[in-house]
Amino acid sequence: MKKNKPKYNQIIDAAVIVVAENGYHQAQVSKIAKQAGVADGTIYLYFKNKEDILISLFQEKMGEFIDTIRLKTAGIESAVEKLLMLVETHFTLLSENLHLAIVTQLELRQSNKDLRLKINEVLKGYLQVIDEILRIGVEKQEFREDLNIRVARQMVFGSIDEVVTNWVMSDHKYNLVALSTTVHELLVRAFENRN
Amino acid sequence: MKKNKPKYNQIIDAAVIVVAENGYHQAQVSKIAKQAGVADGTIYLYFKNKEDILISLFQEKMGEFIDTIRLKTAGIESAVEKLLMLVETHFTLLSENLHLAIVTQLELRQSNKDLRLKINEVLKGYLQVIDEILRIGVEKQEFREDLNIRVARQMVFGSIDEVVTNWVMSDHKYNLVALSTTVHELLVRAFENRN
Amino acid sequence: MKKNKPKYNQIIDAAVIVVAENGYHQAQVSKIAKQAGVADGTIYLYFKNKEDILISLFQEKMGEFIDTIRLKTAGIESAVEKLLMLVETHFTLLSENLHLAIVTQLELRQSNKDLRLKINEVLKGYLQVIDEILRIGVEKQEFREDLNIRVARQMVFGSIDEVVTNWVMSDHKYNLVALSTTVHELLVRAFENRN
Amino acid sequence: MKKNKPKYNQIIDAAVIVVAENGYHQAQVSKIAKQAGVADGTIYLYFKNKEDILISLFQEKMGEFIDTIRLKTAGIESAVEKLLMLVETHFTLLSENLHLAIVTQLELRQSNKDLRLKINEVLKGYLQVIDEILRIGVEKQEFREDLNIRVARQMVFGSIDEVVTNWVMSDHKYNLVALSTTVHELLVRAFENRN
DNA sequence: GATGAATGAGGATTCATTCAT
DNA sequence: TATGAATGAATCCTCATTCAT
Repeated sequence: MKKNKPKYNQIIDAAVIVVAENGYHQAQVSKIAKQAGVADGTIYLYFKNKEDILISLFQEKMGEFIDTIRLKTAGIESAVEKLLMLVETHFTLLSENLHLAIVTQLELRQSNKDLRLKINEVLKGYLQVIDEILRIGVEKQEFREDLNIRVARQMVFGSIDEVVTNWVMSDHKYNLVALSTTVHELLVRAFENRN
Repeated sequence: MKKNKPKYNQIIDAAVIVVAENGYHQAQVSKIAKQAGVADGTIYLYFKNKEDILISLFQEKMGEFIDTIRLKTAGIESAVEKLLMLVETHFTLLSENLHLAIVTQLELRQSNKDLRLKINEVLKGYLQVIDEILRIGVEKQEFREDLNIRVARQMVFGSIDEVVTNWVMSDHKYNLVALSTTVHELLVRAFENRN
Repeated sequence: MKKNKPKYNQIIDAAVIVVAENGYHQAQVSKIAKQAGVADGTIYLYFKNKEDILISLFQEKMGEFIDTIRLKTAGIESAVEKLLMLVETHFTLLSENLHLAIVTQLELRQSNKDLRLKINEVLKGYLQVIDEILRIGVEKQEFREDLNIRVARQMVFGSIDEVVTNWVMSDHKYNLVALSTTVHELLVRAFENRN
Repeated sequence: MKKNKPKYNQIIDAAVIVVAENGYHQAQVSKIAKQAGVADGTIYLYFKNKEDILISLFQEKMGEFIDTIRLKTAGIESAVEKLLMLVETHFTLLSENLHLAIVTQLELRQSNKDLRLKINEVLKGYLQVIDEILRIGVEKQEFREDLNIRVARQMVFGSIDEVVTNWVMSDHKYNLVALSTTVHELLVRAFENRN
């Protein structure tokens, strides 16, 4: 990803920090530029406008995020195990990057509808991974054959997201990763085949 | 609820409409005043500032919402049945009030962290209702005795919320209430006692 | 003209002074507001944007200008005498209002094409006055019957304008009004009937 | 004229095109550089700053313009004929170079006062040619002996300029050169000796 | 209580110019 | 000579809030 544009990533990384520490509405372009160690105008050599920084931020970071989860779950046979890996990886990646967690769970949700639509585009990739796991689970008869994939996917994403948001808002006082198995177990019970 | 202050409710109802139809960032105080049929300055006789309108809006509307759900679930014995009533009532109330659904699911989430913290205060009442149902379910041995109440509650709220948000964002093309049983069944399976 | 909007005229008069003294490109909205004794935001209660101030300025001032000339020339029979009155009044009005002269002759010409198009709309009223005088002169046989009205009008306006601009750019070192008869005589000689 | 500096003229010619096609305020240095086929920085090897490009443009192009007119009028005896040649040549040269006409009649007038003062310096050469013709006319008794040379010169220049500007602004829909004789005849009538 | 005219702080973006290569 | 990536100063406009009437 734009390997020969070090400033591009420099600015995105600065944006993550500035948005996380100051909040979406206090993340002025000049603050991001300062954090990135470049002039204000330099931002505009790499991004069309302020919104473009935030969209790119989400695309880059969430892109990596999804790639990692896709990779980690790919080698696993069982859908149940895939789902555990997904929850664990999701929680682990955000635990390891508090700034990113704050930005994705709290700050970017304050953005306007246009930005949120772009964000949803990116999230579709993640939802596809969930869908795929659910489909495989049904095929392999790990999950009930009449599982409503769309609702199930919303339950997976909604549950994970709510757990992470609660953790972020509680100032990450407890261990998020430790909740993986609990969340995973509840989801599996919800979906499993009981013949 | 300030019964003798008709303008108070007039302004809140105007705010719901204006925010739903224009979006959070295009909901200027002057627009709300116009919609309410009062002067800009009059707003400040009833509300401390703009944020106070939105907090009050959420408190009033979500208060009614929670009261209704509390009332509806109160007369029911079984936790499983209570949970179904909760999901159904939640979906029904929002289906019947699109403006409110848009405001709570999409627009108010664009507010800043402070407002969102206040919103969470209000939501606590709702989460308590869920917690109570879950506790009763465990007591009655409808749900497994080692159920992690906090995580289960986050799963209930996260799932319901995600389903509603998807419905709102899809321009309410399908019947939300019809999803109640599907969502309920998955949640019950996740929590149930399997002795 | 907007009699009950004293701030409207206050702001326009301030704009004339600020543009004349600082130049078009150094006439910031905040400077105009300060000169008018109002807050920056107040400007936008009376004008759509900065360009609107300048367009309105030109319309109001040039409108009065044209009205005065129309009025002064109306009572005169002879086209030759009308033309003298036009030149004299033009020179007199601008001599008496140096700020306005600077603004119309030098500063507003730096504006962008859109503003200049609007300015030309206003000027059409002036050109019509000239055309009318020329037509009457031809009818009354004071001017040659084959006079090319359009070219003649361009000569009248171009000559007057060039004389005024030279006077403004020379820092009004000499008496502009004193040139009226010279300019008038040359124009009349150019147009007159020599049967 | 820097003969051994091909890029110098390359940049000036590029500036004429860019200013004519984009307008004064949209004629960025980077656009001129691109049109000239050089890097932005290269501009500054040949010109002190952006203003210097425009001044040089005017000096070079208007210099040629004046030289041509001087040359064309030089061989003619009669002042009246010289004046016709001047008008005809002026109209012809601008008709043949629309870009230059747009730049000199419309775009460069949007420049700031400083640039316009420099432009006036260049124009002085042109005004001298006019003055010279008028002086000869008086000497030869073609023109009245009490002709106010300064005012007459302003009338010549103002009239020609106004006619050209009208032609440019009308999108050159009509034949400018065809107006030469009309303009010339009116000017001569204004100035001529009537003993 | 009710009005609405007035206030004024705050920030994204452009583009002429520089200078290390 | 030539390059072009980087710089950073400078300004219009919005809108929540006030307060004289």
